[in-house]
Amino acid sequence: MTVNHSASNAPSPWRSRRKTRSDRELKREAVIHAAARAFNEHGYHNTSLDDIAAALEVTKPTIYYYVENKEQLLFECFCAGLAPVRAAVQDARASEQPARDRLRTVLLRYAQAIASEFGWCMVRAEDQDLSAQMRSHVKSLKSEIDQGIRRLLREGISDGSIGDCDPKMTAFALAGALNWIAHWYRDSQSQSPGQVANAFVALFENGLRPRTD
Amino acid sequence: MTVNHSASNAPSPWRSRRKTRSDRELKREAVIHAAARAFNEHGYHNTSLDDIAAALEVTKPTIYYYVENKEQLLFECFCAGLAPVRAAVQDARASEQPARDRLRTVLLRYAQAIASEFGWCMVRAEDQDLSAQMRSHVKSLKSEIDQGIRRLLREGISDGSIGDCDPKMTAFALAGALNWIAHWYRDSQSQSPGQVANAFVALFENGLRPRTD
DNA sequence: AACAAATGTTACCGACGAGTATGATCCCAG
DNA sequence: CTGGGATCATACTCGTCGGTAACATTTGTT
Repeated sequence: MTVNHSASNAPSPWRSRRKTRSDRELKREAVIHAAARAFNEHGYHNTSLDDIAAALEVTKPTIYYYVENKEQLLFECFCAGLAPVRAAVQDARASEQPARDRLRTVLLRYAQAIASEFGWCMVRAEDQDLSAQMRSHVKSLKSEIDQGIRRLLREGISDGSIGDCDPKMTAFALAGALNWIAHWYRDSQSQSPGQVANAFVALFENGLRPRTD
Repeated sequence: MTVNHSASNAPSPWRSRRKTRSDRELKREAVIHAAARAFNEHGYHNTSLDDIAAALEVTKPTIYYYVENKEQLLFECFCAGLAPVRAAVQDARASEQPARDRLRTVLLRYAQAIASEFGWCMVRAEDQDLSAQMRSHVKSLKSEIDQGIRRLLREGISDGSIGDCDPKMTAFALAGALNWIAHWYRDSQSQSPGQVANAFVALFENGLRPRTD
């Protein structure tokens, strides 16, 4: 499958030929970003490195100049998408609010990340497509997020801001609903990521059964 | 990637050589099932037809005797997994219970289907891996489920069994959480699909915020 | 017995795509 | 002006995999 992305936005830094000190780093990030867009649109296996190169108006060996191989490309996209979520989980621990409020902001930032261009890669960096060490790395990062959410749930049950529930299953449900956003959300949509996240959080907090309060 | 599934359970009907009338249909289903298992384990693109054939102790052309191509194999797995969900949605319309109860049974059966061996295929039959006509077919089936859930939500809001919410977003959240089960559930798990589904339904119905009733 | 349909196998093709060897070009230091 | 490092293109290798052609074998039928 050969795709022409050259008409897309976000022009590649290759056309401007001036030499900055961080030039290489900028280009490397551009490669990651282009890969994320391509993966997002056609899937990992349906995207060839030639496609990514073409999107950057460059040839394949150039990609290999900035990145070791295709697998690492996926891994970098994964990390780029996950970083803000990790930050959100970290921030939630250094806050004095009730746990339910902290959880809410985590979920909001989570949803924002999923709706980004790296969202697809975060959600779909399948175990089967990664080597053993990268797989374990990805797993540990995902587990970190999961454990963070579970902790917030437990703390919420303790401080009374969250009703009794199974933290493990609940964390799975929350993360699943949010992850799935990557499957249907396109930024051409009417709803902004924030609106989507708010609707989700409202559902999770209130539940379907009508409330009297 | 070459995999040996021959040690797995569910022996193939090829070893017993007696001729039934529905023999061909049985074998065809065995092919579908073997494909589902393989896709579930290694992913669609990481599964070769030789792998599936080996799992059935058969050679590749035999697969083509029962199925047109790899794409159709994925499609059949998708349909096999989705059928019970469609049935659940249909049944929900011919019931007199309050909508929230009907929705609950739909979600339970949905979760059961996702936890089945076809769950992966249902959830991960990516648009990008299918031809145009199969893609539209899959989309219409998925949309049927989605619309069914939205309808139940609207009916629930009407009959008062469900609180006010955005049916579209809520349906996405519910389906997303359930679909995601396919990513982490393995039947070696301690929890049965029913238990998982019950935990999810409890969360969705009650919400995180503590209830007084 | 003999033919025909059903069922599988062996052996192959062709395409695609990841990754690389080699060399061209450009920029900067000395 | 001159070597050397940085950057990128041309042109290739090579394995994998979907799909197929041709042939073998079994089975039911006349």
